[in-house]
Amino acid sequence: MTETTPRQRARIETEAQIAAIGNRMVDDDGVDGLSLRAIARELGVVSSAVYRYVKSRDELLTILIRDAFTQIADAVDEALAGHRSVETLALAMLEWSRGHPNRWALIYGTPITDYEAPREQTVVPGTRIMVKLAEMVAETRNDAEAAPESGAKPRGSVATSESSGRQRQSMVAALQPLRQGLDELGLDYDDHVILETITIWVAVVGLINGLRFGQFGPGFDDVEDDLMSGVVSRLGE
Amino acid sequence: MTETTPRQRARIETEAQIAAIGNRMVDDDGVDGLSLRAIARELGVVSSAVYRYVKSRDELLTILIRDAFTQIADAVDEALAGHRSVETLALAMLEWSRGHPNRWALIYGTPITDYEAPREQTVVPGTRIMVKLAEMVAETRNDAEAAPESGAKPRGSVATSESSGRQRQSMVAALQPLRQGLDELGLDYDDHVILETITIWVAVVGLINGLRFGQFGPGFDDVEDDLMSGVVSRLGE
DNA sequence: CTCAAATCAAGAGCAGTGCTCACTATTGTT
DNA sequence: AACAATAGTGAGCACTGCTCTTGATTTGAG
Repeated sequence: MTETTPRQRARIETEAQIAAIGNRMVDDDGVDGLSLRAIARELGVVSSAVYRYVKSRDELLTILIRDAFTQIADAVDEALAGHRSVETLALAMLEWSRGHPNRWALIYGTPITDYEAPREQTVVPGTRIMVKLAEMVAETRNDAEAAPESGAKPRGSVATSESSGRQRQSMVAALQPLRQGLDELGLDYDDHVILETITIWVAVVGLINGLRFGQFGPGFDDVEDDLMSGVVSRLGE
Repeated sequence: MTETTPRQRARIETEAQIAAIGNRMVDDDGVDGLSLRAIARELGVVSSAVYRYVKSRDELLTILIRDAFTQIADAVDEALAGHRSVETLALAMLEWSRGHPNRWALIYGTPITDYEAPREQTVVPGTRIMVKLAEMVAETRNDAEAAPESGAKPRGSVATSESSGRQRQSMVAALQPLRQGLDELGLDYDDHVILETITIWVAVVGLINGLRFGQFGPGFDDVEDDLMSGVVSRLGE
């Protein structure tokens, strides 16, 4: 057992405190409100002291971003444990965004200027939900193939309208980067599943962004969930 | 004819210069790079002097936001004049976002902390595209009703799956705020059109955000248009 | 137990930001 | 020519991230 000296304990304690205060500051005032000097003040310490624990503001940002990705993915997982459906996933994301609007913006809004999230630290937690969605979409598709119950199921309708052949061709290339990303996680889906996944994903994230960022104007506070359900069900036809 | 004195001319000239420099700064370094002091420097004037022309940084922001909304809406209109379709609209937005990523973020990304865009100055230019989209969706629907050519057209499929009745009910309430917004612009559409419009809208904006903000990882530079076409066509089934 | 090494905190300082205020130039009007 | 409106100046306040030197404290090895 690697024993921890009191100093080490104090260190990780302080680091945790800094992250906690930082999270609270983002929650309260957005990412612009995140100030190392203010954190120092709150810790009752001079400003330069916090640089002993975080190398820079950007490093703290990375921690907060990783935290946020993990939190929302956990929340979604928990919700899906109750009822596994795309709607549940979407509503769980929406719910989390409502509780932490500024944290939502931190991960799904405009990236911070001159800050590049180190992919090796953020990719895995940042893709958990989308991967889950792809899984579920793939399952649904398998179910449909195994038991095609209604003629209304849009099987061949993918290749409707003109230019279907060319479309199919170029689609493969267009989906290549995403397929590659899934590959690296050991997943392999066909084009239809990937396109379906990305469509649902951008719609869900787009709707939440619109609501959180006030792009649709006011008056949506009481109908957010219904709107999301409406959009998701429209997508599921 | 109200004649303009040289001084007035110089004034609006300087105002235009400030806006132009501001736009360039946002284009180059994002909204965080917008600095009144830097503008003053570029104008060869002391920093406090610019406050003669803009009351505050926020006021300049409002100007830039209004500009951006107008520009992208103009670009979309121009594209639609060539070929009127949802895909054209989506691709035009995507194209504009590619040319002005930071301006895109300014209007469709995370809102600026402690800044509230004065609605009376931004609502009209900010809703032009969405209104156009609603128009087009409504037209398509009318066409489908006037000439129902294929049985594949999803007429009754709106009320599929369980809970259709309740769904329909709550949908009306959920769409109420949007309907109200359209009402104020003298437009009146039924629930189906509104839901369809918002679904397409959030998907298109969501996809562009994902691409611009790098949320899907790298490797999409050459396939953006195809991806958008794929998503839009998937939505149009 | 002592003493050097590692760690931590302090405080001053640099360069940058938005914004205000008192003051001086310049310009336009009567 | 005198007066008022406008334009520009420069100092200053409060804030930010970050660095560097100096001093205090804890740690572990001899």
